[in-house]
Amino acid sequence: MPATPNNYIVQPVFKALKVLELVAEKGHDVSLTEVASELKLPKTTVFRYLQTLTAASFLRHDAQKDRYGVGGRFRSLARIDKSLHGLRTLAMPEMQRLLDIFNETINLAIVSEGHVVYVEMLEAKRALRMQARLGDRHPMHSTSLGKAILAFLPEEERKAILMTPLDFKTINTVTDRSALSRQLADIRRRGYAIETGENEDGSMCIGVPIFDENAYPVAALSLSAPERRMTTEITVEAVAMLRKAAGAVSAALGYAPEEFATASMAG
Amino acid sequence: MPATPNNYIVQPVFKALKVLELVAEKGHDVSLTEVASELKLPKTTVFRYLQTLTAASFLRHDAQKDRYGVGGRFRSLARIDKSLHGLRTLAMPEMQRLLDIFNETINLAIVSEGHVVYVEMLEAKRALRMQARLGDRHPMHSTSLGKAILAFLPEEERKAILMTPLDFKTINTVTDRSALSRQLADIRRRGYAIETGENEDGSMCIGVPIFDENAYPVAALSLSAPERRMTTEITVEAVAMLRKAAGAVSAALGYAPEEFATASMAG
DNA sequence: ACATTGGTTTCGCCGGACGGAAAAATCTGG
DNA sequence: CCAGATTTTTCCGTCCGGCGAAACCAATGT
Repeated sequence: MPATPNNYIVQPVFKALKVLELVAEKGHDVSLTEVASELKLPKTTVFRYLQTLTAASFLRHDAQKDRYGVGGRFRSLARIDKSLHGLRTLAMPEMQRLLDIFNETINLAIVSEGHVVYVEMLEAKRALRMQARLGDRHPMHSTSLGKAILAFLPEEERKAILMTPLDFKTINTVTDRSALSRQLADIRRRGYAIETGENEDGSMCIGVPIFDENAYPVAALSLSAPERRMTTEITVEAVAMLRKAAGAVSAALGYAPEEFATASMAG
Repeated sequence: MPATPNNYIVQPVFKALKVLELVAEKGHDVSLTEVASELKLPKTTVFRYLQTLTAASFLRHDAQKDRYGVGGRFRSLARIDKSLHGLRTLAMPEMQRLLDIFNETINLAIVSEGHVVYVEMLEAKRALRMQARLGDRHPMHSTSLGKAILAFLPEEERKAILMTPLDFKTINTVTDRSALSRQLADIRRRGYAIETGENEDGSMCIGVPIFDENAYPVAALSLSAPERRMTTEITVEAVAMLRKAAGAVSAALGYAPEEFATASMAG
């Protein structure tokens, strides 16, 4: 039956996914027998799958009516994926353009649990071993990416992150809270973050935030290059271009800078 | 080990879900070894899960770089769930209100593969065995729900559905294409659909469409009751209330009736 | 009270999932 | 362009845990 005669299919997994599909596709909560009969699988089996899927919160069990519906974990994963997917899709062309102009490494990162994680990265041909790899988690206070985001986080969250220990990455890393706070105020005013050798010696980084429709800094773009290549002139140019790119992405995400008192659609 | 000592967990499924979670949570595509080491599972096992998840299109395998990312099926399920979840959440209070007023069965349905499927249903206490059950699929041409949607579908899609055979449900079912077309034109003009005994003898139904932000009729609300209880007076009242309710849901979905030439955010 | 439907539990069997190891493919850097 | 390292894929014997029939239980309606 499988079009691709793949020998590495694990049946329990495959069948359980069918169950998940069915539940998600039906609009309403479904019962054990409903699933079993529709999928032509023994009740016992389906029962176990439903239990397992529920245990993993991919499904939710309505004890009241003894029905199963889509669960929180599934929704949360979907949400994560959607925002990331959208972000990447929007940012990629801008990043490509930046790469074309400067021929330096361009990074895209998001926040996750108080760290920045690199989500996309376009490397310059001539790149001399840039610091980060895709998926890496770096501290927020030692990267321009992180600082760009940190500066625009709501008071609450920023404070919370500043509470955590500020470790050294290099001798230049700013670990003094008040110094960092002052830097962040600067960044907020200017709209971009610059970091030189704080995360890695000899490397310099310019970071700018990307905002979503709630003016929340969901991500950041950065250009990173060896210090020696970054003349003042190039730096100024890069800042301008980065801000333009990030602005475009933000706009596409629905960010409206001058917005206030959002008359929302919430009942 | 499991906090909930559930004996009905099937390990392969559970572990495979962990794999899926991991892939979805990481922003970028991941490699086999990455997953294996992170989850502390043998590579062979993870390999099989990845294969299985990919076969079900929950993941996508980038043959180029030999990495795995979130797949189309997952995204499509997420999309379905999200719209349904949102729709239901918005519609439920309105439906409840309608039930309180009329004490007749209130239905919410969406389109799926040329049929209407009942997504939510509030039954009157005094209900005398209403026709449909949650999750049922009914033909579009024999229900007010279906007709309300059909009337506002884009030309293309409407034609397509009218092409399919129009079966009888009762002696009153309209199966003549041109007659149906005329009815639909009426519905379009008036903004609601009425059906009497076309889907089930002795039962009458009023249906109104719900639109999303693209002015697409994604769903419909209906009130259905025994014919004899629906006096002209009550009918008029019901139409008004239904339209109001559907209007509120549509608005919450972002439907802006007078919109044209949407100056979008697309770059 | 009985019948019917839907959910949970038991239990023994045996298939297929498992994972170590080896083979193949792919990626390094010299 | 070739050797070494790393990652992916294949193979295979073991055995465990998934399977499903059937029994059991709970709820509902006749």
